[in-house]
Amino acid sequence: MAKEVTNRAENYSQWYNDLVVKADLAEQSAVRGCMVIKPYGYAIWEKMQSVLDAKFKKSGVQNAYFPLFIPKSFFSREAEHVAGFAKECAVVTHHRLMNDPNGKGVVVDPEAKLEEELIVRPTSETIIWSTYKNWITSWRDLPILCNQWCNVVRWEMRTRLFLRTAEFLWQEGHTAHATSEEASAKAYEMVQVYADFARNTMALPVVVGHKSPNERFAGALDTLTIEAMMQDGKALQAGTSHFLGQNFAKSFDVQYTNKEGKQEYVWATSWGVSTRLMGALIMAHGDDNGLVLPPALAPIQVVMVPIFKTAEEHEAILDKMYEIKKELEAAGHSVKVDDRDTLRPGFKFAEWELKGVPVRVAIGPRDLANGTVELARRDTLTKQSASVEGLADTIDALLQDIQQNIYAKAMSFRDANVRKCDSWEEFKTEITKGGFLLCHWDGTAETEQKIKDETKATIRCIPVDSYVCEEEGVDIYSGKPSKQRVIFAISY
RNA sequence: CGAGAAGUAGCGCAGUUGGUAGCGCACUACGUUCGGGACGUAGGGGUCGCGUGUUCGAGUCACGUCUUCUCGACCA
Repeated sequence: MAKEVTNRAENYSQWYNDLVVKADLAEQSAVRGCMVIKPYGYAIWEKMQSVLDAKFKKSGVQNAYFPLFIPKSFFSREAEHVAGFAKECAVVTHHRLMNDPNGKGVVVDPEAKLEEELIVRPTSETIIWSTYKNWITSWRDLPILCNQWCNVVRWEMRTRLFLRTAEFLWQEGHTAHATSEEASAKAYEMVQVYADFARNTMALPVVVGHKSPNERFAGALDTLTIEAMMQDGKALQAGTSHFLGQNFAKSFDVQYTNKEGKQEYVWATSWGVSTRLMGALIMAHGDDNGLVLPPALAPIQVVMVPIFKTAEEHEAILDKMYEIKKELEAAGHSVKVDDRDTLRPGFKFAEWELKGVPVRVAIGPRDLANGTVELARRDTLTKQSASVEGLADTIDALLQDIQQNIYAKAMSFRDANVRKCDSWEEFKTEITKGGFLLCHWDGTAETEQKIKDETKATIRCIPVDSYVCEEEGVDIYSGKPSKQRVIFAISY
């Protein structure tokens, strides 16, 4: 991969400035650390939502919606949870403004102070569990499988467009179960849903694994993650699924009567992915010419650019294009005919490449005469001539091929940047080169913390489905015995 | 909040020892072009982040202040 791309991925503002991200996908809002998602970018998010929603429904999950504001008292019930989020919350203290008695503008009305402050949700466990309490009395009420699509606010000290914005969009699933086994299985099932989505829809190779205790979600007994590798070799946590045990049930006193008539606390999971996935998409697949979108998520899968000199030619070519468009749309593809007569073809080519449109169809007078089109693919930037005859099938196959090729490309990049490391000295230099390092770890938080302090590297996960390496060894830092290798990396 | 850097046209930038506010892209009009980001001609667009000071005179100097970016601490 070109060095420039690496630098762009590393220095996000470069992407933001040079590429479609700033020009067309999003622009920074006046609010610190928030983002505006423009229509083209939002269309990608909507596509993600619809694919994920279908998968959730298959898992029996239904959508619901819970309030934005959480009373402070709710939030403080789960001790670990509050410790994890307290430092990054937006707090509502008043409910009214008034004209400034001393002059211009408005001020907060001191009379309108709230009895109890409201927290703008950084995540909804607390308000959802206080609600679930009223929904659950018997084993017959379980499981409860809800998901909500919403925004959350985390007052991060430092923000990064798409990857860590103060406000972001996400989905959060919250489930309640009768048994530990069932909840644990659900957490695993949902991380697999995410992995499947990342791999097959986003064309993003991810490693599924367990987080180390240090990296776990606040209040969880186990956190499962999908970890991706960006083009600069840094790791990105793309989604998580938590087994929460009975922590929240106990904090919010959610008990049910089991078949034997005994009271028991329910078992919980929560899981989420956010608009960070759009950052992953950009940083995993983009190149010097802009975005590269997998066909499964591209708002426009095929763009058609006419090449013409005269108005007559333009009209004739456009007629042909609309005809082809109809055919392609019938085959289920989203198609855009770029009929602007004020721009030259070369300009349009560059513009659609910037936006990551997977397939471009160009038709000029010569093609019109020959019954051919020029097909260009975004992932490889190659062009080929194709017959108008059977074009829908050709493009269908091409889109599938592009989807697979983007995935294969990202996969081979990742494989090329995963390596084993067995010496601490080597580790310290290797980790700065990026990529995943498979190393032995003694399983203690102390060692993990020391490695983080010295190198900034964290345990991304203890892998369960790729790079699994269960073998005897010694911890790379402490020298204590270890039974398996874990993935270390510098992360976003 | 600590350490650096930067704020000048929509975007990217130049502006020398203080002396009439500039360039490229974009924008508007007309013409020639059109198979990989066209060219010519003519235009429009500015409280130089904000404030105070020094000076005959400040984009430029001093002090203050705000904002943004990068790097830490925090985190999806």
